[in-house]
Amino acid sequence: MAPVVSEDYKMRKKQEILSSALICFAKKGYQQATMDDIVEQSGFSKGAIYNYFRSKDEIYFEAVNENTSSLQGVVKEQLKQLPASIDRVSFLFDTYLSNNHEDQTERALFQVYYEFRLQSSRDEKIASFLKKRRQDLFINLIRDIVTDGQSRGEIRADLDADILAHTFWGLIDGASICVVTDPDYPYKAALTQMKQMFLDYLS
Amino acid sequence: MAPVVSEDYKMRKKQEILSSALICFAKKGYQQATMDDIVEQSGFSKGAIYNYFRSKDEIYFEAVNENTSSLQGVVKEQLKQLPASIDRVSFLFDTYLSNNHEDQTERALFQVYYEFRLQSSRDEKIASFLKKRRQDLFINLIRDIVTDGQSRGEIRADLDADILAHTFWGLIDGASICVVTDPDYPYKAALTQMKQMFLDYLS
Amino acid sequence: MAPVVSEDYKMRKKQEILSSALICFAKKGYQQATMDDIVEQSGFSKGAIYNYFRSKDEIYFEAVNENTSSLQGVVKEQLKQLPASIDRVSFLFDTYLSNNHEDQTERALFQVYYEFRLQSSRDEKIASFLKKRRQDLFINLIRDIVTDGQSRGEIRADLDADILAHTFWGLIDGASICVVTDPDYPYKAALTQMKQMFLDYLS
Amino acid sequence: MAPVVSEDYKMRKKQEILSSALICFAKKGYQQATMDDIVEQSGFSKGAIYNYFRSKDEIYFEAVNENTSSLQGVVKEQLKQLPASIDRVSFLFDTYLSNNHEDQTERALFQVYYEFRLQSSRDEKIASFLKKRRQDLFINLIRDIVTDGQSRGEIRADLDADILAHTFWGLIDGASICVVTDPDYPYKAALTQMKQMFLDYLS
DNA sequence: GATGAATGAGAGTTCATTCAT
DNA sequence: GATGAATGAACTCTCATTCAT
Repeated sequence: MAPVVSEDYKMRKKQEILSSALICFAKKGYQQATMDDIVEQSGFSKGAIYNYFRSKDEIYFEAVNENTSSLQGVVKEQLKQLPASIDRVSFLFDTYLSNNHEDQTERALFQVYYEFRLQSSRDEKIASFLKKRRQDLFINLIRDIVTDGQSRGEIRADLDADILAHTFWGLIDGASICVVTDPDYPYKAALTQMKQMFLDYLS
Repeated sequence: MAPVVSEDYKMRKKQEILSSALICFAKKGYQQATMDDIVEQSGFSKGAIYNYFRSKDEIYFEAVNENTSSLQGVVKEQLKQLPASIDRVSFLFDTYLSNNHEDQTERALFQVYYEFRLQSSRDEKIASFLKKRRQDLFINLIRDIVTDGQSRGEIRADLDADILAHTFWGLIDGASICVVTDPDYPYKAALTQMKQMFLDYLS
Repeated sequence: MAPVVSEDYKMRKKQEILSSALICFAKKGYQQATMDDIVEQSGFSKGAIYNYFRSKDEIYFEAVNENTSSLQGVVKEQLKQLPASIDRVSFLFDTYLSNNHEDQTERALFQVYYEFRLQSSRDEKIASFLKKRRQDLFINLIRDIVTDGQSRGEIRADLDADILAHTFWGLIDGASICVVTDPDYPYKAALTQMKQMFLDYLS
Repeated sequence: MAPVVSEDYKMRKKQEILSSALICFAKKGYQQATMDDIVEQSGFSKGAIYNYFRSKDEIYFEAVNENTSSLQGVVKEQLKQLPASIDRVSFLFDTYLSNNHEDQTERALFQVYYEFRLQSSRDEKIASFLKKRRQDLFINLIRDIVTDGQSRGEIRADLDADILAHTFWGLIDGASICVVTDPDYPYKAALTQMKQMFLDYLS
């Protein structure tokens, strides 16, 4: 029998649940947020939620990771417009500089994301998922830019592109974790200094 | 009448419980680690633990924070030996470079510490405690070194000492959170690059 | 969407739990009766009980007080049939005289009720609840009858209606507490004497 | 070997513990008062207390009942001075009328006593102890006065002395339980009315 | 004798998940 | 498909009692 509701309809419902769940996880943390919280926040019944997801765990996984890939696509598209490697790196810093951590929702997303990452040391599934994604989407992105820049003489040739990529994301993670854990952290000023250091260092 | 057991005895018991608890928190996270886990890990009875601590929460708080102040004392002592500001900053980087994140206990402490910090956005008590401590022990430390270096012409005068301090700890936090969430993170190489960048930037 | 079970269904479930709880409280006292006792007595699961009540305390409160108001309604209805004040007072005595303290359930209710009242000195919530209810339902009832009787010359005018009301309930409480704490107390005989004394005293 | 400390010394220590315990039981109730409370209140160590009493239960039993017998002696002595039965009954009422229920300690003693009595339905040991004591010290006291008064023509001969005794103590218990559970109960006024009724009824 | 640290069974409560309706 | 009442294992914390010192 053909499904009574379209796949698209189901997808939208899932999205609704996921974004409600994300709000709950942000507000209370994964453990403290209850299915009842998600029920209340989403307006769905408990049974309905369990029709879409097998467990709270699965909701967590999907809620935290639903946006990453699509965001990446947008950024990559914009990077293509920039010919110089330095400009590309600069653009990536600017992308993070434009994050508004005074916005509750945005802060919350970051917080949940870092909590999720800290889980990785206890959950092989999370660990391998994050590791693969980090390599594919984040490390390779910078490494390619750097390698490209080195081949064009824009960037010092004596630097290891891979290490530089890890350093770059270390800076981003550093500024992010600080602002998430301290609302008064001078995120923009500090990240701007990091950008300046990093760009100076490249050439 | 004299107490049956000495204060020192009680202190040692507390330490034992705290380090057992830290292992549990590292293994499972604060929420997932149960008092029964701590009972099993420590060899104490449940009641005994509650003789020393009022709640699991209190154990968490103390387990995470027990070493910070004393460690600080040691570091500050060593800093006094170094006259040049640049050398002092360099020394601080080296301190973190010497952390061995392949050691289970050391990784565990970092992991639990970052989880604790992420709690701060939901727990005003943790937030204000961490904020005060970060300012007193960490931010002021760097700011004073920088201000000193600026007055002696070692460090560029156009840099804001406070922002620099926040940037410095952003780098440390960045490298730390990365290595905690990914055992393959090239911690030493990346932090060495950060150190280089930072020192270049200062002068 | 309509609820899966009716409000009436839920009401009946609550009643079932409350009467099971009352049996437990009577058997062991509030503190000694455990939620597991109530689980066993009622046949409900622990979770189910907590779906209907927030705490053991709430169950206690409602179990002790569920019948009072409705009983009062019945009694007041019957009082209206009696024109003479003396007859009304007499009827109230008779109501208590007809209590069968050899019946387990009835004894249990009284016992739990007096324990509850004794809690009031330690629990402001219980105290104010009981005080208000005693005034509204019990004291005023007698005072109005007495005042009425005085205006019609049935009852001595020199007596303070309010004090008389407190005296009346003192007699009832006295006979009740005695029979609850001693199954051999000659409840009917003693209360009959009290009735006689009281009625003699009125006129 | 002769005891190192005198029996009298031990008695005094026991008294100290008992009166501290009574304060605790009054403040929190038997179940809620902990041995640690009694330790704190009495200044004795836990081990010391367990040297004098076998269990918390035993402390409760003795604390509640320690004063009754000696008080009875005093009252009986005074009754001997009064020749008329009516005067004797009147004196007993006056004894209770002179209780100051605004005094915390006195109220507390009554409260603990009534709580203890309510336990009797669950504890055969308490039940039989109270029953015997009530008969020996309280019921017989009144019955003898009444019988005496009847033989001398002071008191109506058609009244059952035993029932009258139970009625008398019902009045006392009624006024007492009311004032214990409601600090605003007009104890003196109500008990005075009860006295009047009772005395009128006797003759 | 005196002490109070240690014990551990047992308390009230929570909550992810299920499944009869 | 949708609902939310029901489940019960698992949680944190308590406290009367013991016993090594």
